Formats: sequence, structure tokens, C-alpha cells
Amino acid sequence: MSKRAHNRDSAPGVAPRRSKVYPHIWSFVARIPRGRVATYGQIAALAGLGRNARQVGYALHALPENTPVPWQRVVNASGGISLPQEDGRYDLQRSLLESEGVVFAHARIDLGRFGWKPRSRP
DNA sequence: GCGGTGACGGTCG
DNA sequence: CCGACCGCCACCG
Repeated sequence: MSKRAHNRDSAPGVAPRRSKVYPHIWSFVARIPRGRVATYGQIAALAGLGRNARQVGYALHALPENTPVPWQRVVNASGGISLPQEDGRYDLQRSLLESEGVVFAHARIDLGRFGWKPRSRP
């Protein structure tokens, strides 16, 4: 096989919408376990984007409605949902998280309890 | 090629 | 505690 198919997307079953870095970001979002949440900045750091957490927000906004990517598990550094409440996805995100066992207190999630701690080495 | 924009984050008052 | 501001940088017109 001279040419091995370069894997274009790391995210399974997801077609790229615009950028090629989006699937890369999505692949990290897909690693967040059920019942846990990660912050935009956390995903940005894991994806090698440095502190450009905004790009993570961009990538999630570009997701199609019926995506396998668990976008609901990404919240802001305050443990809150970054979407405006007028956006229907606000309630959707909250409902999805609560159905996973994530508890909201005053519109916020306790990141100490539900925050995802990826591969922290001892 | 340039300028405005944004599902953010950290700092300041 | 909370709102306002600035910094960051890829994407879009």
C-alpha cells in the first residue's frame, strides 16, 4: 500500500463543516466521559490551541444538530452554560447534562465534583 | 489582504 | 459577587 489513507478526521462519524481543526477539537470533546464536564479552555489546551478557548466555542457552534459529539459536556470556566438562555440549546444542554447526573446549583456546575480530569499523571 | 466577530478566560474596580 | 474591559486567534465577508 503505497498510500495509506491519511485519517482526515479524528472525530468518528462526523463530516467537517468548514475548518480542519474543528474535527480535531471535536475529537477531544468526544473524550469527555459521561457525567463529567470540561471547560473550553481545558479542551483548547488539550487540543494544542493554547489559550484560544474561543476557537473551541467556534468549533462547537459549527456542529450539526444530530452530532455524536457530546457538546453538552463543554462549559465555561465558571461552570456555567455559555449560551444565551434565549437560545433553545441552553435548556437542551442543561437537560442533557442533568440526565447524565450532573447537578446544577444556581445555574452552575461544581467543577470540583463534575470537572473532567484527563490523564492526570501521579 | 484587512477588519469585525465570537458557545472564552483572566483581571480589575 | 458581578459587570466591564482587554487579550487571544481562526473564521468570514
